[in-house]
Order: sequence, then C-alpha cells, then structure tokens
Amino acid sequence: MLYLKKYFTEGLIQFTILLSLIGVRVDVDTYLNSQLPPLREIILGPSSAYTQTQFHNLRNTLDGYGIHPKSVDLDHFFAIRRLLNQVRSLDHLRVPSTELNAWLVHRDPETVVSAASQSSPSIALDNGGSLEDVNSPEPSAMRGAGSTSESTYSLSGEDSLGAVAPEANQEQGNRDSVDELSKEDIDLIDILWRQDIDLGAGREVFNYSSRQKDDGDKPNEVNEEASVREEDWRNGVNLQEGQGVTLVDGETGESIPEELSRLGTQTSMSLQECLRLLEATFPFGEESEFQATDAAPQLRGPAENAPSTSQGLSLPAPLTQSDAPLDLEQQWQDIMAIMELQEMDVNNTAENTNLNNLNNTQANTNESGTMTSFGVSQSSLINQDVSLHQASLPSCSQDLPSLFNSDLDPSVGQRPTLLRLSSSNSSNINSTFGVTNLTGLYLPPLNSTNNLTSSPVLPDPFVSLLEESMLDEISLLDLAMEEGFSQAQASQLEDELDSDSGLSLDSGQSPASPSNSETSCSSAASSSSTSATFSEEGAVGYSTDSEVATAEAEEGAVGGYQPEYSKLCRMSYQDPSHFHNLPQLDSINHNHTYNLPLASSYPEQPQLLGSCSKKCRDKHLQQTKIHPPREFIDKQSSRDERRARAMKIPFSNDKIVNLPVEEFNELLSKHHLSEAQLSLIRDIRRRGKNKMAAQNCRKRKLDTIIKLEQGVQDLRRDKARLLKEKMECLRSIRQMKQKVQILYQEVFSQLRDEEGRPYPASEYCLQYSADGSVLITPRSMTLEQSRKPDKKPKDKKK
DNA sequence: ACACGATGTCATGGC
DNA sequence: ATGCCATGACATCGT
Repeated sequence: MLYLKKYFTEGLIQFTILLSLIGVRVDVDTYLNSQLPPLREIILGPSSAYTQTQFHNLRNTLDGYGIHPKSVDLDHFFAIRRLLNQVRSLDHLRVPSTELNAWLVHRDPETVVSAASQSSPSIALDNGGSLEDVNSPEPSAMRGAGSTSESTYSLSGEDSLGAVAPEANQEQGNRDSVDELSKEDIDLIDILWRQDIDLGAGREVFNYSSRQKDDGDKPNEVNEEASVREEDWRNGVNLQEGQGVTLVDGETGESIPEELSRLGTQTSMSLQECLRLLEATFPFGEESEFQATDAAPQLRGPAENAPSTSQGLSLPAPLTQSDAPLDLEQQWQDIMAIMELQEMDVNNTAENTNLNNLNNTQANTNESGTMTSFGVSQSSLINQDVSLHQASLPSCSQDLPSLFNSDLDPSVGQRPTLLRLSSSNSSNINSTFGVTNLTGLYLPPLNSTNNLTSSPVLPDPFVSLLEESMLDEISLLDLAMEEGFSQAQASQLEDELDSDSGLSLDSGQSPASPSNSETSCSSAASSSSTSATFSEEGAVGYSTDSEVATAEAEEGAVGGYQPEYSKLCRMSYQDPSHFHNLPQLDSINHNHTYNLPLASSYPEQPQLLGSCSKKCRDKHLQQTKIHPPREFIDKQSSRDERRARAMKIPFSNDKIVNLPVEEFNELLSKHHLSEAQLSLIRDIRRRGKNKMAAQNCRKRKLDTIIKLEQGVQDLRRDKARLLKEKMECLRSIRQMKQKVQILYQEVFSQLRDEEGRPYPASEYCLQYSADGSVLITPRSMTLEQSRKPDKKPKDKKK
C-alpha cells in the first residue's frame, strides 16, 4: 500500500494528466502491476500479442546481428535469438509513436516511471533503463563505449536513480509476492526505497547496492552473469536486479535489465534465456546497436531509444555536434545543458541514439536503415510530444535548482552540441511547461540570479513549443468562438481559462430553440396549409387556410380571430414540437372558429364534443377531420360565442375583436343593438384584444429572455476572444523577452573589462537605464538598487 | 392528488 | 375621455 500510495500521491496525478494530454494508453494497472502480481498477466496477454506482430522485423534485425560472439552454443544462440525477438517485440508493441511521451512521463515522476516501466510492458522499462544507465556511473565493464557516455549521463543519473529505486521497490513488491526475498535483498530494497523517497538523494547507496549486484555479475563472464541473474530472479531478487541490474546495465544505457525484468514479470518462462540473450548481446558494443536498432525505433521513439543506446554510442555523436558553433550562448547553454541532462536525459539519449544510429549505420546497414527511419520518426515524435514534455517539465523544474547547486561540470560544457539539442528540447519543455502554467514565471528568472547562468534564455525550439502550447489554447478558443462555440465548449473554456461560475449556458440552447421554434413556427404554419402571416406582436392579419375559409364561408365568413392564430404561434414558439404533432396543428388550424358563432354553425358539435374529454375530442377529430371546427371549441371560446349567440349578436366575434375602432363602430351603428348586446360585444372585444395582448406580452417576455441569453453567449464569446488576444499578447511578450534575453547574453558575453577580460556573469549584470543606455553593474549593486534606486554605472555602455 | 405549464381573463396603468 | 396596449395577478385547463 505504501508504494501505491506514494506513487499515486507523487506522480500519478501528473502522470495521468500527461497521459490524458498525450492520449497514450497507459493503464494505471501498470503501476499496480508492480505491486500486484496478478495484474501482470493482464499485461502479458497484450504484450504477447504484440510480440507476434513484431517477430518478423525483430528476426530480421536479429539476423543482422548474426551470431553473437558470446553465444557459443548454436542452440543457445537460437534461444537467445528467439527470446531477443520476443523482447524486442515487446518493446515494439509497447510504444508506438506515443511511447516517447510515456518515456518523458516516467522521467518526471521518476519513481513512478520506473515502476511503470517494469509493470507496464510498454514504456517504462526503457525509461528506467535509460535512467538506470545514467545512474550507474560505475565503470561498465560490459560496455566499452558505454563508459564514455556514462560520464555524460552521470548528472542525470541521480534522477534516474531515484526513479530506479522505486522500480526496484515495486518490482520487489511484486516479486516478493511471487518469490521470497532474502534479508539482504529486503534490506537492499528498503534502502532503495528510502532513497526513492528522497528521489535520488540516496543515489549513491542505491548505486552501491546495484553495483554490488552488478559487480558480482560483472566479474563473472557473461554466462556467469546470466546465471547469476537468473538465480536472482528466481530468488525474487530479480526485482532488485531489475533495478540494480538495470542500473548496472543501465550504465550502458541499455534497458536490457528492465526488459529482462519485464520478461520476468510478463513471462517467467524465458528469464534465463532472456538473461543469456541479453548477456550475449549486450556485453559488447552490440548492445547499443541492439537497442538502437530494435528498441529505439518503434518502441521507444526518440527519447527511449536515446537513453539506452546513447550511452554507448552517443558519446561520439555529441562530440561531433560539439563542433557546431555555440559561441554566444555557450555559457548559458552549458548550464542549460546540465539542467537538460538531468531533466532531458531522454532527449539527449534520443538524439544521441540518432547520432549513434547514424554512426552505426555504416557498421550495421540493416539496422542503420531502420534507425535512420526511426530517427526521423523520433524527431517527429518529439515534436508531437510537446504536450508530454510539458507534462514532464515539473520534475525538471525541480531539478533545476539542484543543477545550479551542483553547478556545472566542465564536461557538460564540453558537450555543447548534444546538450544544446537536448537542452533546447528540455528547456523548451521546461520553459513551456512553466510558461504555460505560469506565464509570468519566465521573466523573473531572466532578471533574477538565473541570469548568471543565462539559462533563462530559451532557444527557439522553446518558443515554438510555447507557441504551440499557446496555440492549442487559442485554437480551442477559436473553435469555441468560431464553430458554434457550443455551450459545453464554452463552459470548458471558461473553466479552463477562467474559473468563472457565471450562468450556465446549458440552458442557453433551450432558450435559443424557442426563437428557432418561433421562426420555424412561422414557416411551419405557412407550410402547414395555414397561410397565416402574423406580425411579431402576434396575431395580426392572418389568413385562414382553405379549411378555415370554408368554415368561415359556412359560418358567414366571420373575420378570423387572431388569438387562435397567436395561440398557434405561441404553441410553436414555446415548443416547436407541437408543430410536429399534426393533430394539434390541425386543431389549431381549425380553431379559427373560436370566435365565430359556432353555436349557430355547429350548434350540435360543441355540445357533443364538450361532453367528451379532450382526448375524446382529439380522437373524434382524427377520425373525422371533416368537421374540425366543431371539435376545437373550448369553453372559453364557446362561452363568448354562446353568449354572443345567446344575445343574438349578428356578427362574428372575430369581427368584434379585430375590426378597427371605426369600422367596429360603424358595424355597431348599422345594427340596432341593445345595451346588453353592446356591452357583451365590448366585453368580447376587450377580452379578445386582451388575450392577444397577453399573448404578445408573453411572447415578449420570452423574447427578452432569449435575448438575454444570447447576450450572455455573446459576452462569453467576447470573453473568449479577449482571452485569446490576451494569450497572443502574452506570447508576443514572452517572445520579446526571450529576444531581449538573448540579446542581453550576446552583449554581455562581448563585454570586456579594462584588462580585456570578460565580466563574470555571476558578478555583473547589465542594467537598463531610463534613457535607453545599458550599463554593466555588479550584481550586488543591482540588489541594492532594487532596494534603492541608486545606480552606479560602471564601464561600458552599449 | 399534485405540480407545472399554457392559456385566458381581469385589473391596472400608461400612452 | 376614450381606446388601445402592456403587464401582473389570478383562474382554468390539460398533461
């Protein structure tokens, strides 16, 4: 539980975030696997499945190797070959393009990474291997070439150690469950675990433990080592070896131990064989080739490949790259490189692997071909994995301080090229990560003590990455804004960009729908044989459909009563679905008789229908559409109509309601009506008009609500747009600051004191005066100036 | 039986 | 002063 808890708390969150960003399929089970043996099997299945796919390629690659010198036995050779293929296949299977991302992820939660590597067949192993490789500064007797690389990676080794230890712990836990560990092993595990807790603090101890095992293995010949390892694994020490061994082997940067551990975890069957294979293959320089060719390309992507292979092979490559002109920025680049080494060992290794691959291509044509292709893919992968890098950054940021503290190894500076590349990547990652999350953070470092190292200056790649990250956010906003900007998206954006509670627009569509429905209402009404045309207000000027016309003709062509029409409108307005319901629509259409003296025209129907429930009427209506008007008479309509009829009003309610005052008065004047009749007519007119007014009023209310909702949406869009603009501005500002920083470094590097010596960046810095002049000032002065606006211009002005 | 929405009606106020 | 309109409040009806 402790392991799980630790992993979850420390790295799982970040890891999950990264995974989500990357879209990589990383199962939490992988982590659990280390802890929970049963879960391994789950992984094993898929891995095995993958292996099948990979075999062909792997065999080809294996063929390229030919018989390894160590493999004396032909049978042994075949067995090794087979196992190797399996191992490779596993690697391939694991990490597609996304694997690179996974590798980075492991870097960040170092402990997690290692654990994941072991447990998860896919990614973690390689990482752990790389890390371990880095970690183990010990002389890798196994690998001559690896030794050189080791020194370079030693810096990162700490991190890796931290990462490795967890793996060991997890694996131990797993294997403990399977196998029993000796007290020594347990003690060692505990030590490692403690170290893991410190995340690399206990590196030495860990290395020592690993070394012991490794040393024990190393003295022995490959076969012996293999046997020893096998024994360890059998004993349950495998985990330790997986850890420690990987460390030892890791010196070469080879993830072999991890792979072996994987095999052990995945399939207990082939451990011995795997060990033999590994020993046979790896002990020599070929190991690097092996990884580079096999593992690197598909599985690990650039990053993963790099670690293992890079160590052995990478060294030359960096040197070659070192030739590249680094004049201006070397100082800070060196620093950056150091930082990057810790952080971006993966990247370096990847690049190294690429370089190594290039170098090796001549030696191994077959593999070289694959490698070159992979190298391209790797680069692409790196670019694609920007998000992942970002995710991994946090750990890097943590590492930075230590880097500064540890200060710089001259060796680091010696490898500017690699460092640069890697550093650029790493810095990008770091910077991007930090910047994305903390926009303002970047600048302070530039001005702050970091200026000494000039690490703050970010290479262009960083800018690009930053921009990409920025663009991603912006793109989201754009999408939201430009493309419908669904409320869900909008809400997400707001949640992401700004935790602004605000109104939930979820209801927004529903309000919008009414408006749509309203329009649709008109269209529907027109389409539905009702040629009614009503003003917004509602019911003015509707023309009845044919049926209505007939009804009116029958009834004496009373003016259509608008309320019904408005009713239709309202129905549709509120709920467009009503239109779809033909019966209702029909009823509405037929309802024009509402104001008419239906009693006269259909004296009988209303009564019959009135006795029936509305459902009954609906049924009746459906059955007998021939006489719709009868059925639509409701109480209220019938009430006034009946009253009018009872009062023997000579004209329809429709006319009473809708006629202009003048005409209405004329109409009344033409007929000799009693006071009761006149009163009733006025009441009918009043009620009818009030009805329409009420409908219009309600409609206006709805319209107002809709408009308000739309206004909210518009405001949200504006907000998103403004945020986008803000992001763009911030981006541009960052770019400008970067440029300024670069310029600063350039200028500062060219400054010389009276004796022609360059100013140490640690002691001096450039100050920008208000008049635009630039002064070089001791940092102590700057600190004082920050407190007091005193400036002592020193020497040069530029 | 109750809640809710739709609709109609009344009363009121403003234009 | 009258008519019209808008609107709140209430009642009614249907779901």
